[in-house]
Amino acid sequence: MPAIGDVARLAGVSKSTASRALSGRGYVAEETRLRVEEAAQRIGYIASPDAASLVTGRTKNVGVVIPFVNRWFFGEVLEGAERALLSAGYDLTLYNLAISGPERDRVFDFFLARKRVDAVIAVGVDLEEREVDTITARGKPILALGGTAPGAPRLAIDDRAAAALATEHLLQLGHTRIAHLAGAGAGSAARSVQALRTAGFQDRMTAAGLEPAGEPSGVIQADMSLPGGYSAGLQLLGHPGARPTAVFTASDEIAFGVMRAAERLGIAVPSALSVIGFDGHEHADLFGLTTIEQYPEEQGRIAVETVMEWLGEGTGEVDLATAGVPLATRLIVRSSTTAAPH
Amino acid sequence: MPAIGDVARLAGVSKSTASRALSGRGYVAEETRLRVEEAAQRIGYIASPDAASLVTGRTKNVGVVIPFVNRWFFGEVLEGAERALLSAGYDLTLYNLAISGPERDRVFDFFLARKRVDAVIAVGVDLEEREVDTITARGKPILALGGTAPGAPRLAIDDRAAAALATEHLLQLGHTRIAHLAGAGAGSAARSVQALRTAGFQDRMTAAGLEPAGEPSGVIQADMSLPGGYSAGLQLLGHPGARPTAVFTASDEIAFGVMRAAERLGIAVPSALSVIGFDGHEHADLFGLTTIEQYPEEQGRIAVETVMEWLGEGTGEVDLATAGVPLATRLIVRSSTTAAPH
DNA sequence: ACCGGATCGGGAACCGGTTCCACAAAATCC
DNA sequence: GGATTTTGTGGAACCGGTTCCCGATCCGGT
Repeated sequence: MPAIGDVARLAGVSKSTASRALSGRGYVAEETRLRVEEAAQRIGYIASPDAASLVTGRTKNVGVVIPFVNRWFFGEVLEGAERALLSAGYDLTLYNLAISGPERDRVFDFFLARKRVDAVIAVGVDLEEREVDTITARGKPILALGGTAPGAPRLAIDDRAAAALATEHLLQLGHTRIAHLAGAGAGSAARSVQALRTAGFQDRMTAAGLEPAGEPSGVIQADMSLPGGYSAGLQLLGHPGARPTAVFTASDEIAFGVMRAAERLGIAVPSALSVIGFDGHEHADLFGLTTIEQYPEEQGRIAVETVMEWLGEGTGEVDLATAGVPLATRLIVRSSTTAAPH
Repeated sequence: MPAIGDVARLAGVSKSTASRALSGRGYVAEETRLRVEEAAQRIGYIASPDAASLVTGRTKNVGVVIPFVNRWFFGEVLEGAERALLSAGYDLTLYNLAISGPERDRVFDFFLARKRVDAVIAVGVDLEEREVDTITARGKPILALGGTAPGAPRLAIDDRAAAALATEHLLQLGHTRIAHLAGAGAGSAARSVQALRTAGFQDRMTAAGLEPAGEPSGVIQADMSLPGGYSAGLQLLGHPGARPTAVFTASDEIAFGVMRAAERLGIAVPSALSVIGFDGHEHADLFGLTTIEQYPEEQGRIAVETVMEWLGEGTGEVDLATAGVPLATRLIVRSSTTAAPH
């Protein structure tokens, strides 16, 4: 493996000049630079990033912490972040984080605390203060995308307002018996995404003087997946009590599950049941699902750009995270919602 | 940031002893080891992996090259690999690789060629010889999981036999008009996964003296996704010509799309159309899809274990990649296939 | 009592870059 | 035309670990 010393020798210059020539920092005569570059090319020299980060303290590597890879939303974020990092010349180190447990501690105390990443992007996780501190104490910035991280900048859609909008859509169609399938899991945290969506739903229901409708309950926790929506949907729609005429689900995947459950129970969508989802899943169009769209791939890209800005690698755009501007969402009306039957 | 020298000073030993004590290599008196460890603990010392890899040449980092994150199969592989690497104390650096183009070259020539990874796992990609060489020339092992990599060890299911088994299942049910929705894309390579599955289908059809059935063609290329299967399904099933009574699809996602297309066209599954998929998608059970199961998460884990073995970190298990044993598959019969109508 | 090997610890070189500093030559200024 | 400033280059220190080599102890065996 050729080292920079070999390049220097071949080009007839010193190590320091070779370093300057290749990194572009400091004064180097154009002619010298070319000679060094040619020498590097000739012997197939590739700089060791380890050696460089050892002295500069920069690794050109960003850690991405994510609870699932195989949920549509998270996969999109990951792809968006990866693309953006790659084009900035950065590596992406993936940490697939369990909700909690010893592996989670290990990620924070061992993996992330080392000097291997310049920054951390935490996607859809609710971090504890201690966890945030572990990172920031080492001088590394951390950005929360979606989830919460006490004391760290956060980039997110306005979940509460978006959920309210979805609910409003159903209300305006004349529905009065409306159920909500909330996302289960870490949703215990009061400021979590799940809790905010449920709160937005409640806001509008209360404002309309309505109670969530459905048996055994008008608000049911469901796993954020298609099977999760299916089984919760069976409970809700299969109950012999008075059925809701509309459902607002915390994710499109849950919505697909509900639609499948409705189909199995012979309940027509939308004539007997309106369904509105949340996310803008790539299959929503195909299944005619009305939904609140968000743009996770773009969110991944924006998160990376924000972090690059912090690291001084930015293009000089606005810092959305500290500006506190919520990310984009849009109500997309399709064929799964219609006026309430009378 | 405390360095190992600080730990050594506090413990009253030399740098070298501190290093030995913390890494566990070489002779260190138990009492000394404890003193050093306690000192490290006290000042919150965390070793710099960069410094260590600089001298040892080991990075404890594996690169995973993957074409999609958001396809079920790949997401599962990624999760499996991540978990396995984490528990081995390794980092996973993700390279989301485009099919081809300048970014792809950049990944190989710049990102992977540097000394940042100890090994590369390429998932579901068909690598060119030049690309494999770039990696191996730097002394780094590369493992192909699924896809092909000329000259590199490969870990894969027997796609051809599995596809033949799926076809055989339909034949045994009495079907004679059978179509195949093949995976499109990189499938041009003769030994690619897509090509092998199609070949397995053809094998059995030929053996049974049958031609692939359907208009405009009995073998149609489809994007490996639900929308891809949907639109290919519409073409195949919507054609006024004689319809096939069974379809074998190259992936479960395509199969879901076909089922959706059949539903839209009023074609009952399985009474008017049997569908068999491929993969063992997590939703297959819910939709009653007969399929050839494979176990991508486990495959990711096995790939990691194989690589660990090569890196001398293994647990001493069998080296499946060089042994050439195909990975596990299983035919799971559900309600989407039934006897041919007569 | 003597010897050989196992055990323990320190000094120093080294991994492969970057950067500070010194110095010289060339360009710019008044 | 001398004083500055800018430009270009080399030497050497340094980042934070690991490891080689060497000397010192300690142990059991004879």
